Amino acid sequence: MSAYSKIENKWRKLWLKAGVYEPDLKKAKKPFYNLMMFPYPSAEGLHIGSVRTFTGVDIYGRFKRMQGNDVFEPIGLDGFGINSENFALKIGVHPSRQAKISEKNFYRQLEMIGNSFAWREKLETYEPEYYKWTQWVFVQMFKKGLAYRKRSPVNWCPSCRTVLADEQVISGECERCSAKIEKKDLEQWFFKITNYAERLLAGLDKINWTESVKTTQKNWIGRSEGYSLKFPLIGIPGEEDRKHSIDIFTTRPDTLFGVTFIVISPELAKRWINDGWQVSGDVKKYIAHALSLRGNIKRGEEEKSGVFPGIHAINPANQEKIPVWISDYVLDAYGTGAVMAVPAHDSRDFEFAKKFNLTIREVISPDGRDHDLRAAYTDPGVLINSAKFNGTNSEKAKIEITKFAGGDRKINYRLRDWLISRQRYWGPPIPMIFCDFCHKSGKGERKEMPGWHSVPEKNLPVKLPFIKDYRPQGTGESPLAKERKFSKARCPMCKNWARRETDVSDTFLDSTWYFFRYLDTKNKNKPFDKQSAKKWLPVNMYIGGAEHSVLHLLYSRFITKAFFDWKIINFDEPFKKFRAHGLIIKDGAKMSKSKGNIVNPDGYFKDFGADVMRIYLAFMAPLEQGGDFRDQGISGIDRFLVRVGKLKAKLAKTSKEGLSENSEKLLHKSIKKIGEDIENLHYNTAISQLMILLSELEKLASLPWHSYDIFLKLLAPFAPYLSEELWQEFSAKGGPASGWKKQNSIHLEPWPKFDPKKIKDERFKLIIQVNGKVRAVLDATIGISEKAALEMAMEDESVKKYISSLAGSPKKTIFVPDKLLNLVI
RNA sequence: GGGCGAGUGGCGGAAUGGUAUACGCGCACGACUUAAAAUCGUGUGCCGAAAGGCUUGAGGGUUCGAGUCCCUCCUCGCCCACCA
Repeated sequence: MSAYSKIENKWRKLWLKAGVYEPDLKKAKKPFYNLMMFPYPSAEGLHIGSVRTFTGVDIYGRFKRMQGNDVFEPIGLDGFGINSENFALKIGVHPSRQAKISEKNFYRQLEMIGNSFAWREKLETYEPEYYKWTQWVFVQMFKKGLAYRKRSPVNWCPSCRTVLADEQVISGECERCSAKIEKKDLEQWFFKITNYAERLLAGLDKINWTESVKTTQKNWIGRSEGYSLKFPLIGIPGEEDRKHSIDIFTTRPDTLFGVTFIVISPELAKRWINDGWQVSGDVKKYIAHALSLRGNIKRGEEEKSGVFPGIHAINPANQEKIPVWISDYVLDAYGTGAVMAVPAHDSRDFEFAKKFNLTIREVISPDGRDHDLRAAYTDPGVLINSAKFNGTNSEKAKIEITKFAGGDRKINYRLRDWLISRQRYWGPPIPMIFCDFCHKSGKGERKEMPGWHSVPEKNLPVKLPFIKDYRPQGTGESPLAKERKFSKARCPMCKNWARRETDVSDTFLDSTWYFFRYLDTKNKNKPFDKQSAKKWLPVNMYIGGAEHSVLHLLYSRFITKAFFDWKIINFDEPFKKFRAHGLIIKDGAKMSKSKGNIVNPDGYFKDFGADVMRIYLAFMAPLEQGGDFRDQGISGIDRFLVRVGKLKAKLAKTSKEGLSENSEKLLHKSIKKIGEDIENLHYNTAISQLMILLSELEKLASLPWHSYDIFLKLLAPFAPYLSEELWQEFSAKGGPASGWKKQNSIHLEPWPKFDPKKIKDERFKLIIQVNGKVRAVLDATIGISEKAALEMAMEDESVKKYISSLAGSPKKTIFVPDKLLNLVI
């Protein structure tokens, strides 16, 4: 037990009872939404890294509150999802039960760390009153044509036995369990995030976010300006009537005369076959083999493979007949699933051509001459072997050749639609019903999807039933599919018996909109109140992990833009300011249960108290910087707070005493620096300044009241408990704790202001350099002239010595007012 | 392979182009103590007895002056990766 546990318990209760941290969501005058990414309640509880982030966010929020803002700092749990379910499976406790256990532990820890949370507005994504509205979001997406079903090759995790979004596949592996991802052909629900590609990109310019996160999003959206070209096809048996040509996307139409073959993806080939294209057994074998390997490739290591099915295309530039190959190095999901191959100027095509002995024709040359190419030449140059374009600059040739070949400009995105379905148990059931009768008669809520109906709003939520065997099936269906009672439903349109969708939605749908719900957690009629959203959103400050750059942060921006389009909000970016916190590692590795290096904060908080730990974690490094966790310096912070506690013994007898000019100057400089440092999330230097100020105040024989008052307020965001305790003792407003009111809290006091006049120096240290090296530091008056400074310098013994040793007189002097004088000899 | 970021004492780290190493840890010595802990004080980049010299991953450049700006390279971290 730390010496502070008694006062911590006392204030925690008093704050909660008085609602010190509960802004009036309807009437607040200066709303400030201070948000941190809500945690998913893992079984291990919070680890020291998340505690550092949470207390770091809170220091900022407390500072903003003292600056007179109505700060809203909500908290909740992102408890639905595969991760929580996997843990439940492992220990054999039902996820709904485990959720309650984790919830208790998390809230205990979150109370312990001393954050100014608005507890009344807490939420959990697995509670029906929350996921009712997650389902509502899905229904709206369907109604507005942004949710659709499609059969396509999707990422399948064989270990989690579910499909995953592209964003959840890391280098061909499952983000959660690192199993190799397979491709499965399944019909699934998708959200049309690609409709928003351009706006998601453009919106980045108007928000204040960590630059690296913006770059990551930009790269993920992957806008590429290029050209689309048509290659006439010849020789597809049975397909002459329909497949006259093939479209390709390229950024290098300048190399068109160097196209010596075409390559299509195995997926595209398969679609052609499904449409009636006749191919040999070998070709079919290759396609099947390539598709089974998809997602299971070791990047960059494997040799190129492919097969020639015997068909040809015509190069539109020179009318040459070129072969069409099938190879797995062509991605189906990017561009058109087909590429024009220019082996001379693309390293992948080069490799392929070498392997299968295909023609390599150089058409771009750095010097206008022909070369014996050992590798692809990918830089710009001058065109050769390109008929009338010979001698043209390759950049200039792009648009000219495109015109010549009858192509067009085309913009392509890497971003793909968001796969929402999960064949798992622990999530919100997708609120859709499929009716065979409507399907047969071509009826449905949306013309293009006959048979599909959304669950009427009055019937939401579609409650997740309690089922004993919630294990994932591996059949491409959720375990809910086995529950007849659940899957049977009446068609909302024709009232006949119909089938309920049994997949659940991706966890990331739960977290796309939680910051809206915080504003109105008790609302039974709407997902959130429009007026509150207008008042509080967009979020003023959002802090979280950079690992969500292309997941949560991108999805939330997408949903917000959709809400904007549906006119339920009046802004289209959810987070005005976002800062990514640094990652705290342990012994050089990310903290994880499998590595056994998770640092549990409980013991530290118990031994040292919340204030000491908050300051220790904030003092380690700037919030945006990570690092290896060590507990080396905690004793230093402990000492610091003990010294703070002793300060009151020095308090002056009356309030009349003041500080000396120098101490007053340091006090005001500290107010300025600490405020600026907190604003920049540089808590480490703010704390360092508090330490410097404390040392100064300790030296005084008698401590003036106003300086003590200011010191406690500057300390308050960092050490909320101790500062409150000391301030109540000190403040005349205080009175006994039993009659304590919200208004008495130091945390609602105004942040101290500095007087710019008081921080002005009259004297400064004039640095004298000789040839750029410091040779003297002289005490001088602010505003000293260059001439006077030079005179002072020339009288200085050590300066004289250096000048005479260099046997010269200053040729030139550089004078930086109130800073330095450099004598150049 | 591509993108982003970072390399400063024994350690965490500090420095609007202007005294590099603030603040804290650790360490050493001293005071207090019978003793220890705690506390307080002093010192603490490296070489050197000193004078002085050297020092921000390596090398070059710009500048009167570079940890900071530019170029090349090395190392580490994170993200992405056959994206045409």
